Amino acid sequence: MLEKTFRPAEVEAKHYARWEGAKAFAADPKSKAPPYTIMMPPANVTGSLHIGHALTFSIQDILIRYYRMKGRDALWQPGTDHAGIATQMVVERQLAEEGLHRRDLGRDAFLNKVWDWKAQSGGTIMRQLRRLGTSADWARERFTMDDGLSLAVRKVFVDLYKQGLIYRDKRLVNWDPKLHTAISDLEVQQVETKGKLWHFKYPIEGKTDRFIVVATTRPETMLGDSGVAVHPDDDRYKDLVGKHVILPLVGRRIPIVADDYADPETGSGAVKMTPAHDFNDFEVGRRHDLELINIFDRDARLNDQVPEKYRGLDRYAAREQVVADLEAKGLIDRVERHLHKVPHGDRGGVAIEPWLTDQWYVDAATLAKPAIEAVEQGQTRFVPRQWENTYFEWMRNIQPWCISRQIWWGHQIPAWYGPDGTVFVEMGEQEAEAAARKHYGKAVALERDADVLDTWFSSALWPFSTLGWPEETPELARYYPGDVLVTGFDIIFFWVARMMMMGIHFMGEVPFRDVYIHGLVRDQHGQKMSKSKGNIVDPLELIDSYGCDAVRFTLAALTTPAGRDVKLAESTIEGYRNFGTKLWNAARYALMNGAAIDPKFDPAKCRQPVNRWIVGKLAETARGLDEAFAAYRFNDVAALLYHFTWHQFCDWYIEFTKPILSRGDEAAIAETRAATGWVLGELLRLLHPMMPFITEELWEQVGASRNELLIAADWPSFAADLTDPEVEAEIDWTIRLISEVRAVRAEVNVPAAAKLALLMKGADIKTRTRLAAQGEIVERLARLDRIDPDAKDVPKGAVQIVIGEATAYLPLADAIDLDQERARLGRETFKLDGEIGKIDKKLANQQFLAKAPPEVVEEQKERRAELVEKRDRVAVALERLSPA
RNA sequence: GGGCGCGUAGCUCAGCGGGAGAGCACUACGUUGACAUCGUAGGGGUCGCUGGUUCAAUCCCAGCCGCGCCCACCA
Repeated sequence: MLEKTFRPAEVEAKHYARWEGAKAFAADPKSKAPPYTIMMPPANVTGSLHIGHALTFSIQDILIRYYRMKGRDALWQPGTDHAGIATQMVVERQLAEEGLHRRDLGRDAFLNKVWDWKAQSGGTIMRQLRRLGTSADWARERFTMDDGLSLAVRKVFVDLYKQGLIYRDKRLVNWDPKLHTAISDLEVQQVETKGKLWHFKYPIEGKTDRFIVVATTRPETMLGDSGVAVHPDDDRYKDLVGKHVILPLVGRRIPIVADDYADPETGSGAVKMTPAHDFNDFEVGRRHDLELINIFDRDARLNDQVPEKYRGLDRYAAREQVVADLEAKGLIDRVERHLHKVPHGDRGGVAIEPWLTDQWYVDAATLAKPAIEAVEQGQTRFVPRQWENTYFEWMRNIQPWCISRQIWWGHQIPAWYGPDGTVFVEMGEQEAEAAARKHYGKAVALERDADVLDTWFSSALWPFSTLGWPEETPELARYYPGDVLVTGFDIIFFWVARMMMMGIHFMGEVPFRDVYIHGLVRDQHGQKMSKSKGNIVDPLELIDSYGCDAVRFTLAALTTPAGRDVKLAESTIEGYRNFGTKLWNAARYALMNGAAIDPKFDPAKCRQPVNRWIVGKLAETARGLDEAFAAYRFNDVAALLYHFTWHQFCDWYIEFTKPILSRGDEAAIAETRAATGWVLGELLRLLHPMMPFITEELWEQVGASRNELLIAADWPSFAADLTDPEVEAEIDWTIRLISEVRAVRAEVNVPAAAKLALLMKGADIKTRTRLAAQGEIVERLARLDRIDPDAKDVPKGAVQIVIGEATAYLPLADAIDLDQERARLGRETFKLDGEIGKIDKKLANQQFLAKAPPEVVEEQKERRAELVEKRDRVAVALERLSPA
């Protein structure tokens, strides 16, 4: 006997251990079954499970369990990402607590520390993922800095370099003055900042009283100015083009140039040019051959290129000083308050500084071309489709990808420099030495590039590096390309686009067929979750409170086809927890009534109409689920399961079969027990991907097949069409009728059963005719008035009703407010009349009759008839309730 | 500035050319032996606004209003 409620906490760990023990998550490269592959986005090794993970991994687990049950050889490839900057920061923070800096340790010792940290704390998120029920193939877990993956990284780097697709270049980069590294454009966040706009007067050379006004939000950069730009058609400044200004405070003579970049409408129409510290100025400077004057060091303090007074000042201190000095000289025209966006590093949190350095770049534009075509041609498909636009937009405007980082934790760049600076890019030191020997004709000392690669460089290889590339492993042949990649839109650029580029380039084929993009999880008000707002929801706490299944089901149910963000309210989870309880109790009821899985049971051979009906509904639900899964419509999956379980199986089937089980003949009872057991068993299969724990527990309790775990069971497929249209029509119609009858109540003071009988007797002359035509079941229903209102065994407040072989009890309200009831029926009549009127108008419209498809016209006529019938019934009921 | 998306019941959201839907919340009644984590019923919507296409528009098209996100830029 089952407990009265399901206690998730008691069984989740047990079943997870059973699954793992049975190797139920393992893919089998030797299998003959068609593969189904999902590459798990490598989790940040520093991370811990947050609600966004819960969403993305729930979806992936639902998919992988579904396809596994469908008979596919399912591989869910898990792993973690070394998360270069993030991890290094974590370990550096620890060192700082001991009063140390990484430089105190030196590179090797520091890296050892990081590896120690990883060994100790790096597995947190993978452990937490198990609480979610994720059925990844843990034996295949990979880490982006594994030997194998590191080899793949080196090979990709070397190959791309030799193909001319990786190169070294001196350009402006986004420099993080706190982390002391370059970062890519994507790692820069624009932060809205209240600032000021200073208008400076730059004196024109040789014209004592003439100034040109330039505006800036960053006064300190003027120390690095090497020109002023005006628009070529700007009449105000035409005469000044080619002249020079004398840069205040510095005294440098810098040219005034004409360039389209200067917008006459903005500010004064003249712009100061700081080519070494502004991306736009850099381009203008390049066109006009302006001097590049680097005025910052790596901390964004002023260096020796500025007058002595300012040297060593922090950029913000320098700003104040420059403003004060210009003010003193009367060179400030005016100052405005100004709201603008300041670029910040997404990890360091300080304003980034455009800085001129040597870095490694990937020629992304070249790699992007085939990656664009692959999506255009549908080799990879985004779901929902609209994300393809985002992808195209970015890919078509892609900039060189800066891949070098000035940190220690990561894949060190396989480049070695000779004494004269010649670079040798090779797989290893020996190869580099050999290449150098060849180049110089003798052995020379080489120095390895100190930089490491952007973390996303190794992530980009994930779909094939995890499968053993560059070796030609059986896994690589079998599981590449993956079937679907599931991720949030926030990393389309960071990750999806780059996997596409690398996958196509190195494997000659897209890395995945579908990219399923889901939304972000927000709080119930639609606010982004954040520490500062204090609205973070911890998925593990939710699992503790409501059970894993409820959390998973909720997240899936909220995942709509439009890919909207998921607004998560705890009450919703509670509702789906209740759903689990409902299922639990249905199973409990079934067991109490002798339902069991009978291997000899053939659903196609049921004789009882209700049994035939539920079997058909189950098959219909299963078909719907297959469609929903194929389209990634998780909300539909959830709704279909919820509706079938609660509103068909529990509300009607169980109620209809109660009389059979208590009073039917032996054959009917046996069939009903078997049918109930069978439906329950199939239902558990259908629910399993969404709710793995409760279903596995019930599967065990129902004793279905003692040797088989539900996770390894087959997904139901119904060869024969189990839906009997006649039975379906009859029972569906009966349900509708009962619902209506329930709604149309009769007088007070009449015993409950009699009310229904009287109502049926009086109200449905037309209905009765129709009933007669509906066959046995409804015919019996039509004989309701023969049921003895005082029949024994009829529970209080209920009426007995006969459907097929079954007798059911229909609860009816005892006390009814007569006035209220009349008012309700009156409104109902009015509404029905209105609808009928609408259809009449339509049917009188010649153009409608001429142009609408005949079946639509027919439909409208039928609907009219139904409405009229209903209206008549309501009218009779109303009449009966009216005072004589 | 460019792009994407969203405005449907009090809330969260499906639907997307011919009957306005679900869950939650709300109200009333009930509680029978699977289930109070329950049951039955009910109230509640000019489907953002304005035009157009159509025999027919919540659905398609255009414009407007409001909201969100992404990219670029704001000297």
